[in-house]
Amino acid sequence: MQFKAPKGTTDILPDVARRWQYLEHKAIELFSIYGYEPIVTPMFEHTEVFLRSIGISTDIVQKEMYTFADKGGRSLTLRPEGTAPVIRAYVDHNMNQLPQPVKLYYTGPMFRYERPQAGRYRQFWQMGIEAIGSDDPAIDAEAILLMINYFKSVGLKELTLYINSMGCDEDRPVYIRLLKDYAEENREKLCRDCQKRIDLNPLRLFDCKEESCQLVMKDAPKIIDYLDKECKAHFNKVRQYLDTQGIAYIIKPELVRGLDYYTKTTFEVVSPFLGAQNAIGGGGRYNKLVEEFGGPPTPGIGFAIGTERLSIAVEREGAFLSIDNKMDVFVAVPDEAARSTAINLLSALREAGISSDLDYMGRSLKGQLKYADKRGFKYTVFLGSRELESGEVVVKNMETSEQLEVPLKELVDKLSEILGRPGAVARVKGPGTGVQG
RNA sequence: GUGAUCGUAGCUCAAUUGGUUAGAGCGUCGGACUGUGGCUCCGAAGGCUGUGGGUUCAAGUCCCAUCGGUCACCCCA
Repeated sequence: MQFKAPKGTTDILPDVARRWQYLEHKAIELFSIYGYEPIVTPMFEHTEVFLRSIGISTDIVQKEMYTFADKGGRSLTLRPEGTAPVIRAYVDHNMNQLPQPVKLYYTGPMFRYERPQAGRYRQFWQMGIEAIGSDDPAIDAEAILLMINYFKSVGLKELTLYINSMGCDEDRPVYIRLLKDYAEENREKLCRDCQKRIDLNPLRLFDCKEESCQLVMKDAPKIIDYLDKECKAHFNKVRQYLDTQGIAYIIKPELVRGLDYYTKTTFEVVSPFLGAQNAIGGGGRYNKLVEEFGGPPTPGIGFAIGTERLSIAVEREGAFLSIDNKMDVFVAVPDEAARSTAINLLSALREAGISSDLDYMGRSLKGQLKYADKRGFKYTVFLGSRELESGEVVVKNMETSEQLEVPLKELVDKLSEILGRPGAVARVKGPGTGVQG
């Protein structure tokens, strides 16, 4: 083995890739039902895009970005998250001219230079939505509801939803001052790290695991209590909508998302089936972000779901059991004479939407059967010189070993019937219908 | 960026106090009388023991470095 995938990256092999596809299909389906449309943005952006939006002092910008210079001397950065690029595109394409709100979803890889850990990779996948243009608390609730409903739809049951409000430009500075003052008064009771946090990022003081720090912070002022009238009303509305919808949540005043652009509502969903990195989805409102990119004052809200973390959580809850990946028909060819007929048959089967394959390894008939067994085909069709002569082929049910003879001419129709598939003609649809059989 | 722990065939693991051609199970491939799988039996392929130094008569086994995995911290999906 000469090469391995770079540190913190991994190959997604078929078994897992299949589950990811399933999760993505379900997400796209539900996002669409909620009115979201797909958008695909570049995997890298001008570094400035992330500096501006995520915030200079955040960990992401400070130590986690994959930044490089291209041959033209531009500073580019592999996207560490999905919101900033989408907002950049919103402004870039004057989407404020579209009917508001603009609701978009994306899926794809993100990149962060960190030490790998359970549930954390340098290249990781997210599925996210952004609703841009509305400050209605109902859309905050809708976003949260969508995330929760999605998790439920893929079989997750044990979830905890945390919500918080980060306030806005009006009330946050006032609160931060109060918090700093409080921390300053208790400086000597805090650990070394926390003493540094007082100036760097006082909101993080709440995260410390040190018992002494937690004791101090227990009585610290909480942002929730210092929201201004408007933010408070907004937050209460969100809660009210969630209550009405029967969504359980825990208000977590210390929930501070590590990106500077959040305002008002923030939220996060954690699963007990993961390790230390237990957040499978998180998001919040960002009412200043569009302006930051040079657009008109425009509110927005969104969330992102971590695909691999979700996949692990779903697997541990045993919800992947029903994915059927069996092939339909194996065409066994006893002798070379029938091979070209078999290849034609294969084409016909595939055109009819019947998944099928044959042997390309020069195996004996017995070997072909073994292969068909291991790959898990539902049926095996025998097509040799004997069948060529009689015009009847043998169809074997690989589970029950039952065999029946079917005229070669009727085989495709017969198999479609047995497999419960619509006929070849019925399944052919015009382009662009987006309908899957 | 910090810490802990690990690194032998595709996978899971063996290899007496350092001592001759590094083993097993599973998997892969082939075979067990001529056109049929799942069980059983037989056989084959597949490892410069992560890499590079060092100690020693001798290293998979000891030491150092490096790379990588795993887990945790920081922080996040």
